[in-house]
Formats: sequence, C-alpha cells, structure tokens
Amino acid sequence: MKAFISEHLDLIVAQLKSDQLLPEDFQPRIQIDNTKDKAHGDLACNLALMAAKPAGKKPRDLAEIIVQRLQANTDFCQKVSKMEIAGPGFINFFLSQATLTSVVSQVLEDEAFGQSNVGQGEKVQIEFVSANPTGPLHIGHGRGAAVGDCLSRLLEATGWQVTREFYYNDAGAQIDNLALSVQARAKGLGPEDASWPKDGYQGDYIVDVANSFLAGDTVIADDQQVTANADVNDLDAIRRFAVAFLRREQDLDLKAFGVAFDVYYLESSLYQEGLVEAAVKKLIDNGFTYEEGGALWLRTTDFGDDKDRVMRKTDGGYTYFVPDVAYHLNKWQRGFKKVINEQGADHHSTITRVRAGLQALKVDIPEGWPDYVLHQMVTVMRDGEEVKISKRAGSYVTLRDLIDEVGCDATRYFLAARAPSSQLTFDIDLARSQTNDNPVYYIQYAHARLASVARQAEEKGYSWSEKATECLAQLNTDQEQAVLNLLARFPEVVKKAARELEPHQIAQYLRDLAAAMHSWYNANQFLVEDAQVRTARLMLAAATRKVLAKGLDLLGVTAPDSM
RNA sequence: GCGCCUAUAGCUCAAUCGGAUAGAGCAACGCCCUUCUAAGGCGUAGGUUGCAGGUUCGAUUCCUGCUGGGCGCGCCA
Repeated sequence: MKAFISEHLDLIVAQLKSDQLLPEDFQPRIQIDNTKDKAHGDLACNLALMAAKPAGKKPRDLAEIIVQRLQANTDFCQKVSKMEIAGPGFINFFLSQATLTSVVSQVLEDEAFGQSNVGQGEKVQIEFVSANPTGPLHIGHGRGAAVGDCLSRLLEATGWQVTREFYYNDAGAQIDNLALSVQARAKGLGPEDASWPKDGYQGDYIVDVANSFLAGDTVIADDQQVTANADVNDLDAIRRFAVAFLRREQDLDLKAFGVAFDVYYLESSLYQEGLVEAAVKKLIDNGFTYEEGGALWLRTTDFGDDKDRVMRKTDGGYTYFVPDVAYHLNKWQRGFKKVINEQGADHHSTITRVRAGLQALKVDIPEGWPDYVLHQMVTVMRDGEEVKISKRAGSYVTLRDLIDEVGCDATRYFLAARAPSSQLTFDIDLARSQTNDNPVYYIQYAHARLASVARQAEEKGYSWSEKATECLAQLNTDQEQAVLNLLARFPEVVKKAARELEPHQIAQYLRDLAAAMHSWYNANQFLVEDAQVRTARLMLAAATRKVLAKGLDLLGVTAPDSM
C-alpha cells in the first residue's frame, strides 16, 4: 500500500515539475510512514514538508495542491477514503475499509506472506558462535547463537540463500592448554597441585573429559569419530579426543537451542591446505609487510589501523588474525559477496585487522567487506547478584544451564529481543519464573488463544471459507482496525529487521501484535450468532494466528496451540 | 591516552534511513472472570530522552564538546 501511494506521489511530483511548481532537479525521498496515532489516519506523508522550500510555498499550501490532484484520481480514491492535511504540513491518508481488510485474504491465501525477494537468491554466509572447543558454551555464545540464527532466518525470509557457518580453532595454544589440563586431570591432579598446568582449565567438565578418555570412549562430532586410547602420556591423542568431546557437547547444546550449522570450518584446515601460507605470500609480494625485531609485520596502518600488527611471531608461529585473513579470503573465493560475522564485541579489534589484511591482498574485495554484527556483553544475575563469566575459572553460566532452567523458547526470546548493540542483563530468576513476567509467554498465549477459538468454532460447526471476503467489511471495531494495521505491516517489518540486521525488531513487533490481539479478544466475542460478523472475526483470527506463528518462527520460538 | 558500543519512566527495554502529543512490560494504585484460556483486558500515576552547544520547518535520532557505564588497545584467541 505504501508503494501504491508512493507511485502516485511520484506522478504528482512529475506533474508539479512540468507545471514549474517544482524545480526540475528536485529529487525527494518520499517517505510514507505508519502513523502512531489513529487520529492521523493510517499512513502519513511528509512530501509537502520536504518540497516546501524548493517550491517556494508554505508546506500546508503545497499539501493542499497535492491533495487536490490526488483526489482527481478515482483509482486512488478507491483505496484511500480520506485525506487530511495536519500539523506543519503532513498529508494523512485514511485507507478505505476494503484496503484495510484486504490483508486478511492476503495472509490466508499466501503461504509466503511476509517473505520477499530483496536478496534475489544471492548467497550470504553468516558466521556465528565460532566458539573454541575448550569448554561448554556460555551465555555470550548463547546470545551469538540466538542473534545469528535469527539473522539467518530473517535473510532466508527476504530472499537470500543462507549458509550458517561455525569456525573454530582446533590447534592453537588454547587447545594445547586444554590437552594439558585434561592430561593433568587424567593423572588425578587438581588445580591445587604444584604440577597443575599454568592457566589450566579448572572447570569440572575437564574431569568429565578425562574420565571419558580413560574409559576409552568413542565420540562423534563434526563428521569425525575419535576413540580414546586411554594413554595419559599420549598428549596428541588427548588433544584430539578432548576437541571432539567438547565439540560434541557444544553441538548438543546448540541442538537443544534449535540452532544447526551448514558448515563447520576448522582453523587447522587452513594450514593443511596451505591457505595461510598462500595469503602470507601474497601480502609479502604486495609489499605490505616488513621484518622488525625478528618478526614479520603487516602494515595495517595503511588501512586505518592505529598501529602495525605482527603477523609472524619470533617463534615462527602466526598471530591469530593471519589465519583469519586466509579464512575470509576463502569465504570470498567461495563466492560470498555478502558475509556477516556475528561475534562478541570483545573481539571487535579484529575487524580492522581482518579488513586491512583483505585489502592488502589486492583481490578486489570491497573495502567494508565483510559485515559485522557485534553483540555486547551479557551480564547474568542470580539471586540478585552478578554471576561472573569466566571460561578459565569454570564458574560461568552455561547455555545449557539456561536452557534447562528457563527453557529454550524463553532463552531464545530474551537473548534476541534486545538490540545486539546494547548490553543485556539476563536475570535467571526472572526468566525462569513461570509468571507473566516472561514476555515470550504473552506472545505465545495470544497464539494459543486464537488456536483455542479455532478449535471451539469447529466444535460448534462454525465453518467458514477463506473466500468469504465480503464478510470482512464487518471488521470495524477499533481493536480490529488496530490488528489489521499491524498485520499489514508485517512484510515491511521483516524487510527492515533483515536490512538492519536487528532481530529484536521482530520481537518488538510480535509484542505489539499480541497486545492488539489480546485487546481485541477482550473487547469482542468471536463466536457470535451473526454469521457475517463471526466469519469475519474467524478470518481475522486465523490471519493473526498465522502471522504470530510466522514471527515466532523467525525468532526460533515455538507457537503452541495450547498453554 | 586512543578506538568501538552505550546513556530514554523507579526497573528492563522500544521508538519506522530526522516527523506530529517519546511508547510497552514489570513494580504501584483502582476496576473487569455466569461470556471463545485472567499467562488476559480497561484505567490512573510515572519523562528537562546524561549535560552543553550546533544543523533545520522539525532532533531520542545527525554533528561537536563534556560526563558516567561496558568492551578493547598482546609477538593471546
């Protein structure tokens, strides 16, 4: 509908230009907004405000001219029943009843309602979580999982071909530390012993890994199968087993969270396939490196960094961002013109380095590539006190804890319902309480109520057809109009959330829609005697239920038929 | 010291690439279950949008400078 009005306004602008009321070079970005206040109609436009100065007229006078010309168009007036000039010069559009209710049949008939083709089938890769296999996933990973998966769903809904990818370091110093820690536990040592590895992982899960290793267990993860040989002196075997064990554990957590990946990418494979060496050679050949103090440096300051960065340490090993550059070159070469990295804001300093490295490769990668979505830190509260997140201390709140205590739906909703750029306080006590403090229940309850209405309509033999559009004129209460307006907004909300990479906009929308539904439910009885009214309400109820379910699905939250 | 994020009602958060009177939930108070699920609804109260400037018809939004909070600033990842 916005597009419809926008097209007509474009025509008006063209007319005004040819009538010399507007300068030829005037290029307005015509903005059609949803109104906050119903008194302002359904949609509002600021064209007269934008064009007033170029036209040399008062905004309200110009608005008057625009409205007159629109009123001359009968096609337009069929869809827009009334126009008003308001405030400094807004033009408010009141949609006709037929226009307002048309969304009901759209929703009921179009299984793809809300979807669009903005992405035009282009490939996009979303890398998220990417936790190292040194322990169970913590709540920060949970936020990454929730946001990353919702972004994936949003982009799928807007016509992109999405690859979900998980990258992990299976070979670095932290993995050595992991292996040493497991070995120490296998030998019966604890953190209190003198020979306990320096900075060893102290969490209880290390004991589990050690016991499983000693028991000769077999674990399967990421298409690899590892059987423990129970030899506490075989550090290499311990390393392989520990990585597989923890990867399996992480995958079970992610599965319980409703998140699945298409690709698991191992840092070690970058070395095995020579991609790191190839990238380094290219950087050297391109002249962006120099040797100093026995190390090899990349001149990242050429690309906006505040100082140059070491690529190859004096011990011959590469610093972490070098394989990162090789990895992203590989992403590019796999044909991903659009890549989104969802990661914790504590790693934001890598962005400049990776982008600098990619530019220095000189392979025509665009300057701002790839995109990043950074989520801020999550603070966990329990019993009114902050629970510290520390991977090495082993006393952090795991994603598994949350899923077990709070439930998958509520956890996903809480972690995705806030802007990623905002810090998040996760109050476990609040989230796990079975009271109505929990906003996800509010939305799910709206869905369950509508499902219940549908059941009872069926029991009473109140059948209806999706084609009964003539009944829709009966939808004239304030509450029904509010629901209709919100339903019509759904496609643009999905598009906007996808464009701005902000899943929380969906959560916000769903809350609004649920609120409108609950108000309606309380104000109007659905299963009334009047067949016309009843059918209209059942149709709107079915459409609302469908959109609630679609929205919840974008968040990865279930839409229960009863609660 | 430098970089990124952030500051909105008592609390947790929204606010459409700058729009009209800044909105929800929780907490507080008052109502509504003989009616399709009260995990609900209706109403009241609650604000100098951290501070000071600037840009403009219009600023929570953009710019500058302060102040407070978080994260980062390693030949760790």
